[in-house]
Amino acid sequence: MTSSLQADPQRVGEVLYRTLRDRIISGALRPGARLSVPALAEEFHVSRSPVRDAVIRLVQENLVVETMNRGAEVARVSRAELVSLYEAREVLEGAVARLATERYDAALRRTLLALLAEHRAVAEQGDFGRHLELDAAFHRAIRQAAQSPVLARMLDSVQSRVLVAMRSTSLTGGMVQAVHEHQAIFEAIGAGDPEAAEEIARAHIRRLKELLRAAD
Amino acid sequence: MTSSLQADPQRVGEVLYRTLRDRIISGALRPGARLSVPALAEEFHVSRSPVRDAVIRLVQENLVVETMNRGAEVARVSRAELVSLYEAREVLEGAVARLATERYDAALRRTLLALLAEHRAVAEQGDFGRHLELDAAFHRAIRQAAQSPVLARMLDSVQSRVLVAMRSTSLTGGMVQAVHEHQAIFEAIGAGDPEAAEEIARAHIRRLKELLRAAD
DNA sequence: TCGATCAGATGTGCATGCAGTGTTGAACGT
DNA sequence: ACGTTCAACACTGCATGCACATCTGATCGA
Repeated sequence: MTSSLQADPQRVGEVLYRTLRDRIISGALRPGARLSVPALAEEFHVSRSPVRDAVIRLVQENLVVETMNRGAEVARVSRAELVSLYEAREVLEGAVARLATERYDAALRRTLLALLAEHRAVAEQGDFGRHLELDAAFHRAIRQAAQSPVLARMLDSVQSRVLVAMRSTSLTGGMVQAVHEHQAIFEAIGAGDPEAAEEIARAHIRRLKELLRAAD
Repeated sequence: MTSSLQADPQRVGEVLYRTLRDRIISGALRPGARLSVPALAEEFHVSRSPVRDAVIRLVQENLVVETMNRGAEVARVSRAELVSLYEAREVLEGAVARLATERYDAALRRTLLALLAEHRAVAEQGDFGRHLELDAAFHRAIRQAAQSPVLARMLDSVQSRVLVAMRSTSLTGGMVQAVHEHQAIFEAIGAGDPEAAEEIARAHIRRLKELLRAAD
């Protein structure tokens, strides 16, 4: 789920960054929640310096916004921005699907088949939480196979903000259809057709974007 | 040239961030150059805190890499990563061209026509420096017209690292061809054909990517 | 001559001090 | 009851202190 390169979990600031990031993505810190540096420093029993570092990184990542002399709060992702995020996601997922096709191998085939099998069962069963996980896992497998750190990082950034926004949006339906579309993406990748893989992946995200546009 | 949202030029850390970023992009700070926090603090007559803030932001932006207890240095952008950046840029420029088509208006038309006219003259004249500026201005105009902060920010991030990498790459040719391709993009946008605009813009970047792949 | 050793210098990473600013709520007058 | 005033509080943003890690270059031994 995380990622964000630069390991070094030894540094306190790095650990705090990951922790706060997880709290935001998981919804423990909701949009609008204030991030008080002294309060967080006390909570984690560290000084304000590494906390400040972590907050700065979150701001740079657009997960947090700060105002002059007023501190930081978890970013509110508007409906308009969510659509904008999906416009980016559409082309990025298309790109990684295309690249994954060019790098397709047996390992990727096994991974995707396993994910699809479980996802199909889960979707028919109606387990929405697990559906979200498997959906994310499917796309993550493809973007890892694409072996493009640049695209992967961008998708990570998009996805993190999407998750924040999704928490204040319903959009429950379409589990079975999602599996069907994933299956189509897999088949295009397996068939070695990059153009088809890209277009089908894009259409998949485009459909979700239109659902968001329609939803209220 | 800059951008990167979050105005507030009042904060010292913000000013330093912009300054260092400009130095990296302009080539004043070359890849591998060490960023000593105490040294920079002395140079700018500020304390180490805002310098540290600026460096952290640059690291988060991948313009700078830091190693545990070893400090930060300007990132070296490899040839492989440059190609990867162009794979991202290809789909992102395609996306903004498509969006710009949907938001096309007289103002954009005037802007693009003016840029193309000057660019054509400059290309025939062989002024490479001005060519680079006009090339960037053309793409910037389109991505502003797209009105997608998400895509704009991603393209900014890509472009900044491309500029760093380009400094150690020749890739001089193709000014006239670039103008032709820009002209084609403009015509597709003006014709209100989003699909064509996207594909032509993508092909434009794809060609540059292939040039990079070929170059050595 | 050349490699190993080690002390001094430099710098990172976390802790902390502090002035200035924004916020809040209680006291006050109307 | 209700708006205004203002003082105490909380926090930001910059400055600075310091322990420890890393680097450098001079000294030493073989």
